[in-house]
Amino acid sequence: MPVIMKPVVKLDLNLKLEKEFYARDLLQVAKDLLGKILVKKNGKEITAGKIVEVEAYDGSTDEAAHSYRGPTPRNKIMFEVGGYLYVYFTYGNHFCCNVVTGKKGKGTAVLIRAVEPVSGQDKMIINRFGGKKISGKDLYNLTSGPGKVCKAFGINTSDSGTDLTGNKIFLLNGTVIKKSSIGVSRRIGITKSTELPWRFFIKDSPFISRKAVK
DNA sequence: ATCAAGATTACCT
DNA sequence: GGTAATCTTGATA
Repeated sequence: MPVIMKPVVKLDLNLKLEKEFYARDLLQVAKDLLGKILVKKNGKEITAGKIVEVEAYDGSTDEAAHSYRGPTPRNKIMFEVGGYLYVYFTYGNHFCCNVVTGKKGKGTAVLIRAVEPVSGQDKMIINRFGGKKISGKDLYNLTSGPGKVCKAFGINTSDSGTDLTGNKIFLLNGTVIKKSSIGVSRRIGITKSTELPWRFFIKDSPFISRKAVK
């Protein structure tokens, strides 16, 4: 039985975001991603979550970006036109997924740091905790970090390069987030270019990875 | 061929 | 609040 009391939302697949959305400026896309619905389809199975926290990375000026030193086998998809998924593996355990943005050659992408589960919560619990019963407060621990999101959705490096206008992993138009409810801070977990205020999150969401950043 | 660092998480006090 | 775990990637030789 689902532990989560949230009603399963009926997803309208006609609201899929198109290429033009992604091909715009990095910071614009980053803020606009808040409230959008990340969807992964696996046959009949669907996992979906509302994006509540993101970070922007820009290889041209930002030393923390994987693209800062130019294309490599791992990051080359970041240099494509916006609308692809970039997934990398880190710390020996975790995958992180990013939305590539901008024009071809830019090397810009947005890290999806946290989502609010919308559909397929049971599958997320299986992926994250082996299907063990979870308590109510663990709901907020299901997808509240970039590694957690990938684990819950079953996203790994084999998904890197996925075309987000396709039918496997994509985004749907969701809630429009008022400018006044968007929080801004420095980015988490980096040691270079730490001064850039490029983390964006929905202020009152209990599903973000952290409240405050040092 | 070798090595250090890492866009994190879970678990401990 | 602090830190060990874990292994791929990219840089250097």
